[in-house]
Amino acid sequence: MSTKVTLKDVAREAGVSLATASYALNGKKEVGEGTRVHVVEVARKLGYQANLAARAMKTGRSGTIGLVIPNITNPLFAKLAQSVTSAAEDHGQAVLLVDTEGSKDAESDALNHLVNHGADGLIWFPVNDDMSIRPASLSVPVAVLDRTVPDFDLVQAEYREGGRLIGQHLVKQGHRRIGFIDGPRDVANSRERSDGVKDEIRGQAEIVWDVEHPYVSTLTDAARACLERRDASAIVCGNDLIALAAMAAMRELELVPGDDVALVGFDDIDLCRLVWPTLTSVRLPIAEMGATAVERLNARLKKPELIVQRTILPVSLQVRGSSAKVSVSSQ
Amino acid sequence: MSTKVTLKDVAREAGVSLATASYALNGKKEVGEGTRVHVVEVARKLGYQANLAARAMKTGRSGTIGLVIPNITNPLFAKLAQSVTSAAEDHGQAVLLVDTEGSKDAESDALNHLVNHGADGLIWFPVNDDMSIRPASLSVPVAVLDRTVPDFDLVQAEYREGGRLIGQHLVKQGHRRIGFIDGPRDVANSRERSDGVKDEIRGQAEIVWDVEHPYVSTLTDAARACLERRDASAIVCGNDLIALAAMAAMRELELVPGDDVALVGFDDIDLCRLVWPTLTSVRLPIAEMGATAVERLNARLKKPELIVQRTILPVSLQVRGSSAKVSVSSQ
DNA sequence: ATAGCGTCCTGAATCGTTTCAAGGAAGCAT
DNA sequence: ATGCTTCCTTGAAACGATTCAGGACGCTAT
Repeated sequence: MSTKVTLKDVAREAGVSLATASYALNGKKEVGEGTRVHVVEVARKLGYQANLAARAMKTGRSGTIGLVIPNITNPLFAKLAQSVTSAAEDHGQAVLLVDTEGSKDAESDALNHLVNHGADGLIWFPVNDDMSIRPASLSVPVAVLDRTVPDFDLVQAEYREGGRLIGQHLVKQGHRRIGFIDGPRDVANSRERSDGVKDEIRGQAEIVWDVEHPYVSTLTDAARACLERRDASAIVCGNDLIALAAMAAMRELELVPGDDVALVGFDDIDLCRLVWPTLTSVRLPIAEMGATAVERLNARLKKPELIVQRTILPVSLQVRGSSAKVSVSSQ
Repeated sequence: MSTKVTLKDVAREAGVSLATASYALNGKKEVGEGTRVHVVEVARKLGYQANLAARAMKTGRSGTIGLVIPNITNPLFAKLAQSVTSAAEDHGQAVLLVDTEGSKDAESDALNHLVNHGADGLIWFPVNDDMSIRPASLSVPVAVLDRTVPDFDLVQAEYREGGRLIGQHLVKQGHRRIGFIDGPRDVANSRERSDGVKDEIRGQAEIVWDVEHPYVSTLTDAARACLERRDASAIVCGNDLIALAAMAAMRELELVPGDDVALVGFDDIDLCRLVWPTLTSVRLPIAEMGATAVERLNARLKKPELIVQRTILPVSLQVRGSSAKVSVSSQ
């Protein structure tokens, strides 16, 4: 394989024309069964590998899709990337990964860059709701995860419902004073999570404080200050990473999560089962979301005129140690 | 941008030939300064984007590198992926990600597939030491992380030294009975980690048990059984994921990690600072490893005849709560 | 025999770049 | 004026595939 063998070599060796060789290898048109197997055999013997670049140029398809996510370091996105790459592989596609590291500029660059780099389609988990970059000009299909963008297929989860499940659970456990460490307010799904909880507890429990927090695992001072008030019997966090950070901070304050204060997260990353106490969370069907996005994209690649679809997948509450004890601080 | 503008359009619009347009945009050759700015201006106005597929076909370079890792879900690899994508971006390259999910077959497929897909080079973190797949036939440069593969550039960390640091630390803390939950023995760096510790404690502490464990975060029964013996004052784990799993298991056995038994991990993933007690670990310069691999690859891309290099990066011990108390069970 | 029809194959154009070899227009010294 | 550089520009040939529009051939039906 030191010197690359081209289709021309195969054709010559097989004693057929370039066209026939191409047809034979792609199983197109009616090429005689005999010649077909012969060409295929020769190709195999010569170790022929089609040059994807040439094919891409002619067909306009590169067999590559782009995946744009805010932060591969977040286990949720890591799992998403895993499911996307694995689903793409089933379609014979490769995945171009871009981690925008939370930057909106990087995101808009990435989208364009990927298209330019030949991606046939994009799977995009936007950083936030700021859609001023409006990639309307993108000439390829895009499946958006999580946030509604006009004209693009959407795959998301029932965030609000997840919030409701949390609210229900906490009320049932007897909690009456609840603190919120919400995710970023400029992210729709983050608002929905929080609103879901608040909807559900309305009139049954009090919101003792409510602070905004980025989706990272080092607690901000504002959030830490809230913890120090020690006036909530349960704390609802915007996602698991925040919950984990809160747990760590509570330990420093000599509060025992799960005993002194209940704590719930969101996303249900694997870590929830590894920490102590184990963390109650809302399971997001993240693997299905990734797989669905790939399917959607490929469906549209095949039939571009398909109408835009929104797929909303179900969530479920995973009750664990961090919120299992009935609160005694109330009633 | 609905209809794509090609170089020909730019040339026509600018009133120059195709060749001149190409030279002007690529800053090659001496093309008149006046024409250059004019062409560039026209290109910008028309929104011209070079067609990468065509360029790739002509130049044999796609501006894409492949990254092959065993499991993107492991925070260590997530961070690696992040540093690789970010370094690649600095070189104007995009990254094709393949997660082999621990499968050796998937790995060998991936390597070939990526080359075939036009990757200019590969960054490869092998699943284990089984090099029977010997991708010698790969026609592109490869930078291997972590494991020695003949003919390929290597980037790794001082695993053995990391092990020694752990051994030193534990002995100094007064531990005399140490248990080992090693990583897979078919992985060289895993053996080195463990051997480093054992070298260091020889004659100063006893190895009370030693069990092999995969790099995952659910503890095997064999490892759990060792924990139940309760005869070690310190436990050395093959990586942080294993250590976290051990922590969880200890909780179930009502052992308090850090108090009853010291615990140390390896890799120093961010989680080490989030759990309670915080986990002592050996910091791997994973981001540097990723960046170095990208540099190495690009250096070789530029000068293919470069001799094969091995870069070994330093590690450091991060002492935290899980091993901070002096052991009382000894002396 | 001839026309008509399949079946199987092929020549040649094409995709959008890069790059070589050569052309033309100055400028300068003779 | 002529010849010689130098500088800039250009036509055209690749790169390696796909695919259209026939061509050759062997049949059957008339």
